[in-house]
Amino acid sequence: MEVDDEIIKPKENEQDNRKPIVVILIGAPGSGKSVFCDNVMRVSTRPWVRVCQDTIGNGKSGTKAQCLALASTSLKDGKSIFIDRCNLTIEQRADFIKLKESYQVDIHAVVLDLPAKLCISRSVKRTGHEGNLQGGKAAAVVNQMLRKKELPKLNEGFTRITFCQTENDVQEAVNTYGALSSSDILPFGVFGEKKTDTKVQLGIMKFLKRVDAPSKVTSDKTISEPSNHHVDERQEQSGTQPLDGVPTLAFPSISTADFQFDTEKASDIIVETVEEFVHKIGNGRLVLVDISHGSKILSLVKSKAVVKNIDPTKFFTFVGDLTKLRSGGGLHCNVIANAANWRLKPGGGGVNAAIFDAAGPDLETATKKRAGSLSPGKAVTIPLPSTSPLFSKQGVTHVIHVLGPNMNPKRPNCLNDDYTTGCKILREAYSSLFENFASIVRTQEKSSDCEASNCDDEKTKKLKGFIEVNESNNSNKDWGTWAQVLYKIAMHPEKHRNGVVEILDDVVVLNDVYPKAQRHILVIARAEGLDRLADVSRKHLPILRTMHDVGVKWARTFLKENQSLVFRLGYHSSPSMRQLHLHVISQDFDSKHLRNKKHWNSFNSPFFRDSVDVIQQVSEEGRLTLNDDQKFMSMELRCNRCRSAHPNIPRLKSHIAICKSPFPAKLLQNDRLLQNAANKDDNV
DNA sequence: GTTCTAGAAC
DNA sequence: GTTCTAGAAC
Repeated sequence: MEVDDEIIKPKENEQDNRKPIVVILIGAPGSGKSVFCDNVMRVSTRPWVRVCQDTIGNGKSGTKAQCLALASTSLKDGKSIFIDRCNLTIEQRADFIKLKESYQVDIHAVVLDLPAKLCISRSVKRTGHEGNLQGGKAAAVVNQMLRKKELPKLNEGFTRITFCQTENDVQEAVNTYGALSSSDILPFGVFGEKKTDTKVQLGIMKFLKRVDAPSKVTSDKTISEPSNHHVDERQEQSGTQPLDGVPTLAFPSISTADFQFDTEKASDIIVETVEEFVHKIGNGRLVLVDISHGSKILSLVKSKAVVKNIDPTKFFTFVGDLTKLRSGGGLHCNVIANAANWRLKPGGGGVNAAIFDAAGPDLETATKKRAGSLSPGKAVTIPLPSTSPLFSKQGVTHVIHVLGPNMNPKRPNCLNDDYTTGCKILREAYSSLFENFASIVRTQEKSSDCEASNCDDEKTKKLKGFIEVNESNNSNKDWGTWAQVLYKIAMHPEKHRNGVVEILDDVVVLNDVYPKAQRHILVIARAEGLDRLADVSRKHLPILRTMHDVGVKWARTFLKENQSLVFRLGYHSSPSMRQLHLHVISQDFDSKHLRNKKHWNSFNSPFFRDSVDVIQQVSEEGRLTLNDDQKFMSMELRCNRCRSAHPNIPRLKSHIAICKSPFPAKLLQNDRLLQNAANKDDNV
């Protein structure tokens, strides 16, 4: 990490532009966070403020809220800040990352991921530490904290992440930040050991399960070299499922080769369309593939994806041959896209020729059966017969032909530089491609749900999931009968009087059959096709507001009956029951029906989306970000008031029955909680 | 021995 | 979503 190469110096006329940054330090006690800050601040010409939770209360330890307040005032003054607290979990970091929106600043992470032993020995030896973590107890605390460690990812909102595993790494990071003047900025991305260009590769490495920690990322080459084939061996043994069982679409850049589409414009369209679809492909992933190392389109897309914070495990770029991804690159993609010609015929060179070649006559026959031609902007899915070498050797089960716009005057239907039409068609092409892929993913999910009961043979099971494509994506088939109850009530509330407390034109209000708290009702939308948050777009704002208002009205009614209740309104990010429903739930969680971790975490983790935040995000961004929600279900059990952790549900329940701590600051903001005024004072 | 979780079945 | 239950954790 050569410092001089790294820093981006501003242009002459920007010299005065101060660009404050927020650097969130991440590390256990004893990892050297405070020393890091001191060392940077000692040499830096940039104004820094160290926000240290251990000392913020007049030299004594303080609260996260105090840290946030100091962070805000410092940023307002144009000062850069270090957030000097452990910040080991996503949740602990989240509020500081939000400073990004409020102050338009870059958020960096510096991870002091030093050996636990070292942290412990430093903590144990420490006598005058500001956090007062001394003696033998330190070992237990450090171990406990490290167990909960969640390494940061760009999609949390970081613009730059630096991992340090050794003291040398730490010194390099000190040098980098120490040399940063007020107006310098550092490149975005993830920076691991020695090399700087690991941001996308990290995604790949994780995908391939090659690394747990970034320490092993030492090459800045994309994984296509023969030296990186370890994964393949494991793959060969495990049959035709993609690694992790994760459906993956590999696709070439459409129209930028033979059709001569402008790469700059094309890269924008790719990244924008990916951004839109990455939430609609379930657990699937998208990989842009190009055969050449110096590919311009790949590097453009790579950097734009980083800027847009697209989850690098859901989308990344890959250098390799589309027809040899598994055998030649160790990357198993069960679906590949073909940049087809309008006749859907082999030949013509490029990707099209290569794919038809590699797939053998089976693909041509299967294609013919399905379609005779293709219009620009359209895509068609061809299930690949298992006799095709692409299937047997590469594990490809579907080829999606897609046709993009043509800007090459020597090819049919040239658009003569009409980029208005061209961009529109290219966008359609990618949308159609990703939609086809999403449909395959849905089908696979469905068949893996139902296959177990009627099929014993392991291999046949796997093939079944991949081969049988059901083009229809009728959503109600995705839900079991038990999951349709709310939908039925919403459509015919008069037939289900049990539990229904109010029927309006747009919503039905229902007492939850298995309430998880003293008061727990559901406000169900009556709109058809609005199954869950994933279906919500800007056009649903009126119904979201109606649901919220009705929820608030009921909460107020309950508050009149019982002054001590506190209500929270929100949605489950991926609910078990069909039909969008708003939970209005009192925060006592005093209920015999609250029995397991999932119950608790579905109301007390980021899985629970506050109604106010849902409305805000949809009105600002037109849709919601929903990814990787299930991980919250297995989170440790923490008190919703004091955030203390508990080993199991019974212990948690006995704690929450007596905990009188105020609610966390975040919940007290923005009307996320509804309570009587008298209560409010106690809870602040 | 009892308590608790987690996965399958519905 | 719940119920049931094997077996892990205590």
